[in-house]
Amino acid sequence: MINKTVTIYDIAREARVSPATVSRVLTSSAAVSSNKQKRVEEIIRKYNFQPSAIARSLSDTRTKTIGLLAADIRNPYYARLVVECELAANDLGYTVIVGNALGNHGLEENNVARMLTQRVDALIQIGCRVDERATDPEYAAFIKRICRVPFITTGKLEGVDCHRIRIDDADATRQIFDHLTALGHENVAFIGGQNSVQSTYDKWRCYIYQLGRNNLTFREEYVIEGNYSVDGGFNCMNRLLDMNGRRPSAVIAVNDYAAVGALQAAFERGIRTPEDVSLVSFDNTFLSEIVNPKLTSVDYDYPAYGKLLIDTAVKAVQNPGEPPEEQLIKTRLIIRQSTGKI
Amino acid sequence: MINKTVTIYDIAREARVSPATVSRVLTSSAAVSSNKQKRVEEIIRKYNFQPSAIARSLSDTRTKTIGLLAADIRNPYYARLVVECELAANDLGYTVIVGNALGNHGLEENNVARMLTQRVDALIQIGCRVDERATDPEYAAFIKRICRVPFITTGKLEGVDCHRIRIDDADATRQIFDHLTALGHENVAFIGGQNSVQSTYDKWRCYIYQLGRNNLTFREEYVIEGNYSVDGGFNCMNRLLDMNGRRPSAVIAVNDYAAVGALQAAFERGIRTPEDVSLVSFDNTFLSEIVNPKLTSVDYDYPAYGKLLIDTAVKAVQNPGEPPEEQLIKTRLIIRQSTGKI
DNA sequence: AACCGAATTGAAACCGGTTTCAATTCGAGC
DNA sequence: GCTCGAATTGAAACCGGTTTCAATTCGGTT
Repeated sequence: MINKTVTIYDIAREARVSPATVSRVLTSSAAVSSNKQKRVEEIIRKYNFQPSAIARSLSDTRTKTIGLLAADIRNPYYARLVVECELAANDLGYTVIVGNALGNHGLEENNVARMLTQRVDALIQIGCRVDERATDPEYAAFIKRICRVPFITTGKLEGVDCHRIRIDDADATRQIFDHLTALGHENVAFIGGQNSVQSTYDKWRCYIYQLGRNNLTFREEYVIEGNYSVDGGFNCMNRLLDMNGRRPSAVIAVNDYAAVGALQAAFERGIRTPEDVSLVSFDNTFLSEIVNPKLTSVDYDYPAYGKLLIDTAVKAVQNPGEPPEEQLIKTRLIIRQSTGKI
Repeated sequence: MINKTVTIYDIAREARVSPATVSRVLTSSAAVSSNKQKRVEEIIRKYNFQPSAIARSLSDTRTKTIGLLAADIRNPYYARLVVECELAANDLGYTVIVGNALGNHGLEENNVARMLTQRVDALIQIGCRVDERATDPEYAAFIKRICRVPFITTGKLEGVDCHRIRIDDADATRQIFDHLTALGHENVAFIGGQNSVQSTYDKWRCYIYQLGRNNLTFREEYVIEGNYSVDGGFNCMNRLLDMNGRRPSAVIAVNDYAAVGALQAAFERGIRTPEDVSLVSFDNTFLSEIVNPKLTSVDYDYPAYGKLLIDTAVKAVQNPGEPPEEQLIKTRLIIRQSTGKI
């Protein structure tokens, strides 16, 4: 704990070889005669020598490190995705450095700057400001100015040269409506969020499209703007349930958080789910399974999602020439207890 | 995105000063004449120059980085604690590198080795194998052998020279029993986990102690070994509810996950909470508030908890001589709907 | 104008690896 | 035993910062 760290030079001296040879043993980058190889390996074991990734990165200019900036890992959606990214990265010999934006613009920019300072090979941003639709030109300029590494995002981030990975909201919404109409629902409401958020906007747009495709009436008052939180969902649902005559028979919530709040609101008013009102959500986090009734929710195949994010980042690092792509994540509606016949 | 990264030498050349002077401007480590200062700052801004933390760390041998290995951030308890640690570290100018052990010994050891390779200044481990009571001597030896930086843990980790930060389970359990006995409960069960886990063992021990202190009978069959998961809590609760004649009137669950499962089990059998059985849990994650009924749960003041972990790590880095301490986290029982009069 | 101590400044060494390149050693073939 | 190409090896440069130390410049005194 207090002893000086062992370096490649210490190993070299004791093994009576040059530092270069020790390096070759460490990286298997070139052949070394078997007796020297053995001698070096033995000394390495003897001292539990761990080569400094710092020194290594300095000469490589590759750090084998990927920055991953999430909105907030306390949200199970991000927690799950982050873990999948970590596993996918480890498989490829990469390390992820995680940061949280926490809805704080200053913190978010600091995190980006910090990761670039740490010389990450690529930067992935999920949620956060990149997901804002009418991209703040200042932010886009900031990213463009500061970010000299491949940039992968789940958002749109107009005006920046980046790889985009998005969820197939159109198909998800189609599945939701197929399910709801099969159950006889005609009055479907939508608890959204700010339409400035790309994924929310997409869901909202698809919601309207599906209303049309199914010949259902679009009602302005059925679209409620929430804020992705449990409380937000609670308040939105209350507003929907206040419409005594014209109450929706089914509600789509933008994420599990909002759905959980909606569920509470219905329960507190003595309105049963799904008998009186059906509820569908996005994200399919474990929250869907712990509330009562369990939520029908859109699942994303998180392992594939995480892997795609990391694979895209690593590929971009390895082939710097390639133009950025946009890719879609498949979705699947998991039907549970919160949806039923009208 | 493709251009060569700007270095301190580029700045120096263009500002017609030496690299040393640029460094002094960057670190404010020494006075620089105001005209050169201005010139350098201007060039830095012009190129959005971001000094390499890698190069800096190499000469400092301080990385201003703390490794934080958690059991699994998908568990809201860890997610919340990790975020608090991140905030506390940022306040002190430190960065945390997060890793998940995921109950996988190999992954856990790799993470430790990786963090040391990255030359973290200190290593914090929450959950994971350090929390095992009968410390695996092999693991203790591994840590001792490999870890040359201050080590902070929430566990016991016998035989290793480390800082220990633990939750005041004794006081938490006292609060629980004060609450339950005031409500008239005499038959209190405990859904635990493996007693090889230190915190679980502590809770179990305190549970028995409090039974004695309150003159309640200890019943072997009231102590059920779970596995900290929702399913585990579900199964344990079912076993408790199978005891028709001697059913407990109150159940203490080792964490929110288990409590959520227990709640489901009771619900599915038509047993009401809290009218038929009261339920208390540990951790007070947001899960406590989204289930129905809302859970009475032990809260930990997470910001203080995270801050203490980080402060201890930073202090240990700055004063390497000091002997490791053991510190306690205060607890507070948050009373909600899941507990009631018998 | 000369002098002195203090404030600035830059050259060079260092942190701990990797990699290039030239020198050395090796082994096969004659 | 000698020659030649291939395989090993080590010296030295490099990655991009910080820091030490000696040299230079500066401002105030006499």
